[in-house]
Amino acid sequence: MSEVDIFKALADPTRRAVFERLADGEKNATELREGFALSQPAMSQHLAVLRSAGLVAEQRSGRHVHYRVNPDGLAQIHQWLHRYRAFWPQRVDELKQLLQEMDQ
Amino acid sequence: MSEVDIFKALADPTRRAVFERLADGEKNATELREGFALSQPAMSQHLAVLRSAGLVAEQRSGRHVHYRVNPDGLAQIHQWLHRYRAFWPQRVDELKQLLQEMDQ
DNA sequence: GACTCACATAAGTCTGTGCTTATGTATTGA
DNA sequence: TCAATACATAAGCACAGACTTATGTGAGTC
Repeated sequence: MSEVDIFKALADPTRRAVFERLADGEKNATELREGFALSQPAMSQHLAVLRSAGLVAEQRSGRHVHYRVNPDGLAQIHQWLHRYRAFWPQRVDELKQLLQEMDQ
Repeated sequence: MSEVDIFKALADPTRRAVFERLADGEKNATELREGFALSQPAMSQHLAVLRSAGLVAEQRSGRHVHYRVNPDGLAQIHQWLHRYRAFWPQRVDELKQLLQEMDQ
């Protein structure tokens, strides 16, 4: 779950799409395949990459494995981005608005 | 300068290191090579990737080309991250502190 | 216990990419 | 104008990674 792994995991468009689908709600590997023209092993491999990058978490339930977004991964990216905060002052207003939304 | 390009550009550790050096201040391609065991063409290719991803900007000055961080790229990542803001409420306090810092 | 289902893992293929050396192209200075 | 400097581009190589089919594994079902 290093910085390397995270950006590499997100570099693949398919994995980003999978992650996006998980953001809509928890799903198992079979449900995730719906809409993707992808073999079962391919999806399994993508999920393994996302998991080892700390972007998704899994939870076994019988013979199903439920996957969900792991906030730790996003926090890692946020932390990386934070190092370069000096370069996006124009985003301050948007952040303020975001925080207001979250307070409500 | 799409989402794809940005994450792919940052997936390479060498390119992230180059970007980090540029965050310290504007540098030309030769200055950037210092400390890297990398050929001149390799650096040139990395810079081309970072540039086409919108992460760095260039400015020709005579026979030198000065590179600097392009905030647009960081803003792209920030925007992507913003889509998943629901998953990192625990970061709110840090953000608030950040904004206070930036106000001063 | 045999079968099916939901996954993971193995092994092989093919494409992408990061590196190299070699060469091209402006720009500067003698 | 000729050489040197600062970089980009070309071409080729080697490895990484995204995919496939085949197989393994563990949990439910009959």
